[in-house]
Amino acid sequence: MGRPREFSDHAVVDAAMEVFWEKGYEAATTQDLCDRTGLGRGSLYNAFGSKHRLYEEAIRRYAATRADAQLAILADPEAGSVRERLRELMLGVIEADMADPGRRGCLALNAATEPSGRTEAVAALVRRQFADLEQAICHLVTLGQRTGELPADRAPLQVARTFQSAYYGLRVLAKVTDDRNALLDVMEGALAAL
Amino acid sequence: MGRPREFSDHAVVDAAMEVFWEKGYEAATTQDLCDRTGLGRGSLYNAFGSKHRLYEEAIRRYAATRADAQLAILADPEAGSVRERLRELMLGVIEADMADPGRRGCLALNAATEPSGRTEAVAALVRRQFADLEQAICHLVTLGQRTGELPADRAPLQVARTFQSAYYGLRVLAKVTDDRNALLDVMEGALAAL
DNA sequence: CCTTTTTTGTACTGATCAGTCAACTATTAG
DNA sequence: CTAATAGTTGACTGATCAGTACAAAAAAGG
Repeated sequence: MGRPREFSDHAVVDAAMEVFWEKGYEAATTQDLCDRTGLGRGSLYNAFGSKHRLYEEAIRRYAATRADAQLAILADPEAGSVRERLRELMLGVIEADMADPGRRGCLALNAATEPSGRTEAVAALVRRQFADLEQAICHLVTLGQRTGELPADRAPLQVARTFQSAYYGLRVLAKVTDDRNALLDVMEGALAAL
Repeated sequence: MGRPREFSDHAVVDAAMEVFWEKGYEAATTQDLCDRTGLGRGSLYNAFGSKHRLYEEAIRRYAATRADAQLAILADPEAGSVRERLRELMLGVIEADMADPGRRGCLALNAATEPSGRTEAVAALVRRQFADLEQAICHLVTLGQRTGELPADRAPLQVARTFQSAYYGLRVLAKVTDDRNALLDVMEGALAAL
């Protein structure tokens, strides 16, 4: 009982996620968060406690929406062969990153990199996202090796981890370069290395 | 003429570099910079103009010291075969990153990622460092292919770019993980993919 | 209706921010 | 020596920071 909230938690966290995604943790001000969520300070703090707790929620929300959508493509047999799915993963981020003038990149990667907001809680959230992607790629590599689509001469986990690293490196490069060919080279090279 | 400076520019920029490296651009305060450099606010601003200009100098300094040292190893024939040198590159950062409790990682990568200080000037400095590393790796791959140490069935630039991406991905992963084996897997996989 | 509970909006807090400024100091030129 | 130039110092600026206090408002139970 009591007065009901006038907002949807999801919508507010989505809006906060956008702010942190654009500006990073430290540079995002509580005023920015109020403006974008449409909430007053009182409501924001009543609901989320602190800027950092809202940051954690934003990272969770990123995992539950953007990151999970990528995992779904990787896990979907209708998305094509193993190579096709991994190509789709990289091609998707190349196009998305290049199309974004703000060069926001990947929120989890940003959170991993920014020293300021990186508490153990945040690091754990990021670690989980990294582990989920590693697992999804590893599962795909294992599948590919079993069906004969990929050579089976190396440990799937090692192959997956290297591919994942190339993926994150790709997103780092996309932060500062406009050279699509360079990013496509990374993709082609990573696929050729499977 | 006039009163001489009481400090060495290199030493001051080195100290500032440490601050930005530890905290990132936004979270580093001018007070931090004064404390670590030993300079008063007036001297700092007289010599460097603004926090952001000092940031640019710090990134240049990083390139001239840390990054160049890595390039030197890659370019040094006495450092071993192509594979050995590339292994040394990755092994070195794995050990360095794991040994650093602050998980500072690579300053250029941090600067690429942090939205806050990423002006076009900073992006250009980072781009140059990325390009220098790409070139050094590409040169090595070309060499390896010529001597027969590496298979010559793929374009050296593509191979180099993919390796470079795995390298930066490695540094991202090292920000949040303590799993040395995961990082070593990335390295072994990247070397196996050459 | 009144009480209880929760949310909301806003004014406010002390701290801290990047940057400035003027007085002072050290140096060289003449 | 004096004048000119450049560096240093620390107090100061107005703005902005994350977070709080509190009263008004909106709901439910009685």
